[in-house]
Amino acid sequence: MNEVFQALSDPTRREILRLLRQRDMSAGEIAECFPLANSTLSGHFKILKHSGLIVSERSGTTIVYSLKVSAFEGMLAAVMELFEVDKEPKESKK
Amino acid sequence: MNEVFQALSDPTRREILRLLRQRDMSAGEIAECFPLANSTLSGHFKILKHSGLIVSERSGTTIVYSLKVSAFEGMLAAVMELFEVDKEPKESKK
DNA sequence: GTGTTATTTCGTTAATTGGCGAAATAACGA
DNA sequence: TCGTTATTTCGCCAATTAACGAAATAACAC
Repeated sequence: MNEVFQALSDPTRREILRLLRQRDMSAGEIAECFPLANSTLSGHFKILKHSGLIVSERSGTTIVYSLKVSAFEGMLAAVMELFEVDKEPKESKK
Repeated sequence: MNEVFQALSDPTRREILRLLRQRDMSAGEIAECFPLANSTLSGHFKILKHSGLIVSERSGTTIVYSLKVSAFEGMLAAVMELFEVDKEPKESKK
């Protein structure tokens, strides 16, 4: 889970996720959306993959990335656990 | 929102939030739960405060920290927006 | 095989981060 | 006022991070 929070801490990586939310995209397509070197984006893909938030599949000479929604569910659960969502009220206000 | 993701990216800070989920605590009480210098924890408090996830109130000579749940709601919404939660299905699987 | 395109890996660098101890600040009680 | 306690701020340092360009890899077409 640490890897997921880590992956989400960078704005560029969150934007990559936002792009993939709309449709699967190749590394090159994603790279065109940023003013960054391909190698830089590749590094971000690696981190996102390692966190489990995206998966890749080679299609000929291109590599297509896509969101892995199941990883998100775990993430959501962790965030909710972090706060008191789904717990009894705390009764501390005033 | 960037500050929130940034704040959540560190394990120590997430643990601080987890502690505060149970009850409000002073800086010293929180610090006792970690093998870190007080000054280090104070830095974490500062980041968490800046992100809006916690608030502080001085009580005599101690400073009491508490969770700010409303900030979490924004965070949750951002995470859900990041993924396709609450959107129509994507129709891409197989 | 050679060449082309798409992508990643490698090595470097500058900026950020998390840690520390020491000094500063704040509030209290004597 | 002078201590004492609680906490933060201030350098400082080591480790991590995000960026780059150049070189390496992979798949294809010829």
